[in-house]
Amino acid sequence: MNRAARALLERLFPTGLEHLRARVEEVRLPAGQTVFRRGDPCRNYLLVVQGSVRVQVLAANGREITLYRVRDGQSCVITTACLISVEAYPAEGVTEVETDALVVPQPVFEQALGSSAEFRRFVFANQGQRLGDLIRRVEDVVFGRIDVRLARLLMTLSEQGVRPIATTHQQLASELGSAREVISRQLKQFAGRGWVGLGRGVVEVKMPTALDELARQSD
Amino acid sequence: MNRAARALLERLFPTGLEHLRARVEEVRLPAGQTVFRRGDPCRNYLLVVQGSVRVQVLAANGREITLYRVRDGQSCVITTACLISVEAYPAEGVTEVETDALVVPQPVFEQALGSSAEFRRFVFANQGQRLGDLIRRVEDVVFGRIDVRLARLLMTLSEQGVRPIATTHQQLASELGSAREVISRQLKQFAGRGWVGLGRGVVEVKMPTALDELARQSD
DNA sequence: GGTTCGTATGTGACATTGTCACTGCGCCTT
DNA sequence: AAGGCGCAGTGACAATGTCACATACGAACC
Repeated sequence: MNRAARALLERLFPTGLEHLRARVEEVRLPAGQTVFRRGDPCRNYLLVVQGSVRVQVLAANGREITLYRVRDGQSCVITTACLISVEAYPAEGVTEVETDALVVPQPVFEQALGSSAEFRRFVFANQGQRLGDLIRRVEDVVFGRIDVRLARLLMTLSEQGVRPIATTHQQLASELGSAREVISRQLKQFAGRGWVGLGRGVVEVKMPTALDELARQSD
Repeated sequence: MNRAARALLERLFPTGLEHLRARVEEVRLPAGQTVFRRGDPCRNYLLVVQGSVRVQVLAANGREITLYRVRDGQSCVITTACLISVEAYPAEGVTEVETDALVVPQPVFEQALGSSAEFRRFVFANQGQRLGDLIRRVEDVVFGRIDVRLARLLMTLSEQGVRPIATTHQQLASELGSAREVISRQLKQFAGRGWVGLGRGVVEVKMPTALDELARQSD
């Protein structure tokens, strides 16, 4: 078990709850692995130590939308909530990169909830954040313009990752819950204004200021 | 304090936690009262004893969408989550009818969480349900056709309420996150097929079978 | 160097939904 | 009876999504 995992364990199962630590398993998941499927029942509480799980909803016709991501040190709330309310997963989770996670069995989860204030705080903090994420996502999708949303996405990607951005139009569309053709056209428009450069599987942000200005139009 | 409120209190603060009950306040809110606003910080945990709180998001241009409702015996999850993760409310809540609620101060909430398994189960069950609701709402909004969504809404309203349904086109639009004109046209189409009858502030479902068939088209 | 194949992207025509700017109607108040 | 106000109807147009293709690129393999 690596250092990050140990640190997380020690934080969530502090002195007095050491005996629970032993019942937590560590797993290493390869990239692209489905962690849970829509309709599955939940049996374990999942904690991402290091990596990223994309939580998404798929439509029958192939369209999809990313709801949020679970990253280093976060827990997958869906799991949390379903564990107790006995609902099945309403979405699916897929690892985006190789991911280390802690698997907490349901009884251990319940016990920890009852005995560790720190654990409770952690679980709830995650819940709150997700709920906020989801509500913002609804807002965005219902009221937001696609050009603004795309600009925002490009800014986020270019800030946090390698430049130029390595992504296909389809991936951008899936992220936003839109269609590839729509994204292609928007990108072409951006490119026409010199805001981005386009290549096969690549988008390069050339004028971040312009994109950012568009991205800020939230009204 | 009425019977329903007492019963709820006794369930959530069982033997051993009687002392916490005294610190829970009961309030009666008139219909149309704003319970919390977007951006407000959360200070209390809110439990609806009897009534209904609509949780919604408003857009700058006047459009709005209902996220979910908190009804008898349910708690307002947003409150829950924000209480601990210290986020502000990402949406707003408005009573739809006169509503009795229990107000649990933050410290009492935390204490109860630590000491009552029943209370935890209640809180989490609510969380899970809401999260599921929200995810389904995203799915619906992103992938669903407006005629299907409207048909579904009409069926729900006609099943649970008085017939004919007393509502304006604007209210239906707000429920679905759409625009009044769109709803008006759809309703006219439904009326043209004899599925519904229209009046000022009134929609009457005439052929539930036909509507239901449309409503079932989830793809 | 070419060929081939899978994937990514481009494009036009059309359908659906949202926006805007009005009109007209019904009901209540004065 | 005359306004006034909220509700509903409508046409033109804009934005987004859908469908059916056409093309283009790059890797792998002769």
